Amino acid sequence: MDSQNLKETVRQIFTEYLNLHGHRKTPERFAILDTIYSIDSHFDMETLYTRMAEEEKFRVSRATLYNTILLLLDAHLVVKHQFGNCSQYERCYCSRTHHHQICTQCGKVEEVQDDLLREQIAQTKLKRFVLSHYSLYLYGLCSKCSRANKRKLKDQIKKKEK
Amino acid sequence: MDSQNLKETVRQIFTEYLNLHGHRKTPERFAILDTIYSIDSHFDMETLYTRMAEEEKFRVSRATLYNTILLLLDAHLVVKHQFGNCSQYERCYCSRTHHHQICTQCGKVEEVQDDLLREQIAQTKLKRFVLSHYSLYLYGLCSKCSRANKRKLKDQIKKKEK
DNA sequence: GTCAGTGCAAACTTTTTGCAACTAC
DNA sequence: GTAGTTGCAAAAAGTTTGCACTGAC
Repeated sequence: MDSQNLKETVRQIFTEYLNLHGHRKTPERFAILDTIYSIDSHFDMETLYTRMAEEEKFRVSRATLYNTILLLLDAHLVVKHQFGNCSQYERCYCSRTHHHQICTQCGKVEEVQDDLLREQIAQTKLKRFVLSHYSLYLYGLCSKCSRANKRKLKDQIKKKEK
Repeated sequence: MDSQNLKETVRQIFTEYLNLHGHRKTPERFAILDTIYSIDSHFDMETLYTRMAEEEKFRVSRATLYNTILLLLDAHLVVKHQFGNCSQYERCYCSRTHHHQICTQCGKVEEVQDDLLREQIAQTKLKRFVLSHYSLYLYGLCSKCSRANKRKLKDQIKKKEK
């Protein structure tokens, strides 16, 4: 599905959601949805706020962003992540569930695709629980930090030998 | 391993960690470690703070709690979770990695053991990344909320039929 | 016309930071 | 003795809330 088509589809889904729950279809809400679906990866509130103002030329208050995100979460059009200091969000309609690989040293987050693992998690039998979605966070060291640490360790050994 | 034995072991590991990194072995640090290893499940800072003061009769400042938790995370004696509003922590030495099942409606968190899934995640091959640990959060509806929703839906249909 | 939704600012919560006092080494 | 730690309070960061105004219905 191309970007315009996807945006059109989620706009329809959101419209239906708003109708069903008796919420108003304000321009702010659709502008926020549009902006979110023009961001490919995850984002935090600050990023969304600046992006709306700068790129979309549509300024909304932070309060409205938080309100709207709540609706989008409920409508299953956005998922929330909690790595790092602040909440991260991500569009989720028509995007495959992926896993997040987080470097504990530099904080860098990368998306990981693993079809087998995805299937296995989805098929996990849970007692008295209806699974809706899940998040897998893999913590460790990225190659950059891993190399930096090895170098540091070598230098320390050298110093001791002197 | 019984509780006292476990506490003794982690105290030794922490001592070694502090020595290795040139940190001081203060009574506060060991009191915090002890308290954490007397809590079976996850906890937040507020809980730890009150518990230390009330049950352990050892008052430490919040700043010290945050500082010490950082060391314990680095020493791999504690893991951090981010479900809900505030950070949750959990002891992790000699405790099997487990998954968390979180009800999106009432916020209830339950621990899930699944050996097969645990193995599969640990064996996942990651490119240019050294895995240290991971967190799997399964979101959905607990049986209580699921039943409550069904009841609510039925009532709504009844009302419409009238 | 009405009331849900918005923007703004203030409030609140959680976490971090600066600094004086303390204490492990 | 000294430098790493602690406690306190203030600050920072992220999120929520109260209220007057606006605009979708």
